Amino acid sequence: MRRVPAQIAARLPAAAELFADRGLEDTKVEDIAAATGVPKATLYYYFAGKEEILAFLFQDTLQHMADEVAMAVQAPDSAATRLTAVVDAQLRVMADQPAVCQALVGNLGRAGRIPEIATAITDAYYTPVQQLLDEGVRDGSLRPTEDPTTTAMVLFGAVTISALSYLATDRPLSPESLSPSILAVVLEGLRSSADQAI
Amino acid sequence: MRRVPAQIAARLPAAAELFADRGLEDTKVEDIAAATGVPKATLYYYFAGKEEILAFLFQDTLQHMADEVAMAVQAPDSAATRLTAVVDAQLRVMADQPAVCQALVGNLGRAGRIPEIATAITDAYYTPVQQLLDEGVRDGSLRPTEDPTTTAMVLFGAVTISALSYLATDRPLSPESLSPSILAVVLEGLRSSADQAI
DNA sequence: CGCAAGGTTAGACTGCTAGTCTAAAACCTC
DNA sequence: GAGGTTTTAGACTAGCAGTCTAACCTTGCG
Repeated sequence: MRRVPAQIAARLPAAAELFADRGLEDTKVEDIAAATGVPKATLYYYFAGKEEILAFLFQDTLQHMADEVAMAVQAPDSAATRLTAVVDAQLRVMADQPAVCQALVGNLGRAGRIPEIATAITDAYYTPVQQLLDEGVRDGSLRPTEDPTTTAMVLFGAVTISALSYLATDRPLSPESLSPSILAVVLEGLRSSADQAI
Repeated sequence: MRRVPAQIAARLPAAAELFADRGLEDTKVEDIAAATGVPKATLYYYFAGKEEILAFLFQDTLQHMADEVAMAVQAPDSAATRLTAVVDAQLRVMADQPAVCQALVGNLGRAGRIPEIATAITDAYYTPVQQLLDEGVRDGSLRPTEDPTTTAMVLFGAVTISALSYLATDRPLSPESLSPSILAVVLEGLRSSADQAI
């Protein structure tokens, strides 16, 4: 994949719309050319095919997510507070780029075969969140977990799937209303304090 | 889609393997014929195309999940205990049918366009879990949540994504070891009791 | 200015595969 | 054994991904 010039990169989000609502399969390369205004020959000059266009869009969105998450993690608050900021950040990025996120999740299979994507998710999310979980144990704001890797995946999955179900059904995704519901579960847990623990 | 005879249905899981490790795209209908031993013409006699074969496999696995979840929900224990059983049930089904689950998640986009799948997930999971959450509030074992719909999605997402990341990386998925880590988060929450709440 | 290097594009072309169709066999069921 | 349905091989079509060519444009440099 050659370095993609900015004027072209700027037009690609139109392709994400197509991927999101018809799927990668039912989107012809000619359709992408028509929707973005970038001619087919030019697309092939820069990308090996549709999935590389998709991968390019993912990288971009994941970079946003990495930035937002990094900013949330570096704030001067308690780890618990920063964790809520991480959840908000993920929701904000998803609300911002609904088409790309839908396309991403709807084509995880394809994306999964592009190893950079897996790495990008790890770098953007898992690594910083695991570090945050550690710090939370140290500053006393978070409970220690036996397996921080799994905990990070649980968080990611909780946010991703709930946000996604809004996107998939074309309901508007409002981070402000969704975030408290998710955080209530992952921070306070579902078990009533009256119930005998573990 | 005609009623699929049992001898044919029994051979289809071989197709799930192909979908899971090459993706739907890179699996030719002839490959499916070769892998399952069901001739191409016969496949087309019963199914409109590959995605219908995928959909058929999903329905089957989701039916298992519905059964297992229903059983977990109907046990005579406290709602909190039954909720752990639901998580276990989902993990067990996923561990049992890794290829179908990988194919399902890797092709959610396609699947999403097949409305029966969305309905099947709702019936198999969301509806019973929401009911369970209600009962938990009544029997005092679970904390009330402001939005049970979101809570159900959080649970589903937490389990699905963590299980999936094992499947995707070809690590064996062992429900016994994963389940406690997930449950620790969703039942007890991440916030330390020392931290001032909400 | 003139020219080289590389970006950009139209359009023709190839190859592959999904999906259709036909028609023949095999299998039922009454 | 007649009349239906299922099963299958194999030929065929249509459409799309991806390649290639050759022209055209831009930019920068001597």
